Amino acid sequence: MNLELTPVQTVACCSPLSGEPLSASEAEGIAPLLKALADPVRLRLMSLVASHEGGEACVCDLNGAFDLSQPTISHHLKILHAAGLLEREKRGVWVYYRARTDALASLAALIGGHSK
Amino acid sequence: MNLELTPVQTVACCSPLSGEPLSASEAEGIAPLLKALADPVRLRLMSLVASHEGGEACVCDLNGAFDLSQPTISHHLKILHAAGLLEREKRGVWVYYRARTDALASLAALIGGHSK
DNA sequence: CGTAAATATTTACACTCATCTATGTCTTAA
DNA sequence: TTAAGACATAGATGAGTGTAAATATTTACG
Repeated sequence: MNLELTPVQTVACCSPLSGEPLSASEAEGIAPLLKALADPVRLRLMSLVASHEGGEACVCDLNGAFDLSQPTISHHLKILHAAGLLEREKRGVWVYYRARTDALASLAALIGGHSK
Repeated sequence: MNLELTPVQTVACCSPLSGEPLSASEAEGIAPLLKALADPVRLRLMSLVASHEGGEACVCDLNGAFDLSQPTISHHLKILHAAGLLEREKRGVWVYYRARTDALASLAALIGGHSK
């Protein structure tokens, strides 16, 4: 049994910023999610994946969109995956990433939500 | 005449992540906003200010909530203010901060919004 | 098997950042 | 004018981060 919270559970834990003050541990759970998003390359990666047809994109689709080395893109994808913002599925030689829209929605509710 | 975009305008520029792919310059405009939020202390500061009675809080209210030095809190408040997430107003000896709920709402719409 | 292609890992490095201590500025009051 | 309190700035330091080069891993296909 796993006592760790998934990132989605972590961010779904709390009332919005404008509601109750966040506890220290809640904030420490949520900050890594925002940190993962808080990079121009990773923002574009999320956007490219989320808006790609079929809701998914393989790394080969993503590498070309940046003026960065392939390992660097791979590194950013790993961070987004570790944060729970991207799902990873290997099909043959290719790896497909899919956006966790539920995690994004929870995060959005936390940031912009109104207390009832 | 000022050609710089305010942070709120910056984040209000774009369709949500799941809509059109973000351009490089859009992503570079938005990432600093997320970066400002992507710290446990700053998340709690935003939450404390936003949920404080009257929608504002003075630094004296905030310092006590953390086990950090006063200059460190001041530093974080400066970052949030520079990002456009907090308004600053000096009244007498005290400085009051107020959350830019419009900026938070725009950010939330960008992250979690659906492309109609 | 051997080769090529797609993606990940490792290592190294420059750079940024969170924090502290010390000090400065500004405001109010005595 | 002096003193005290609230908040900001400056400088220093140790930890973290984005990037590239080199290398490894995995899969498909002759």
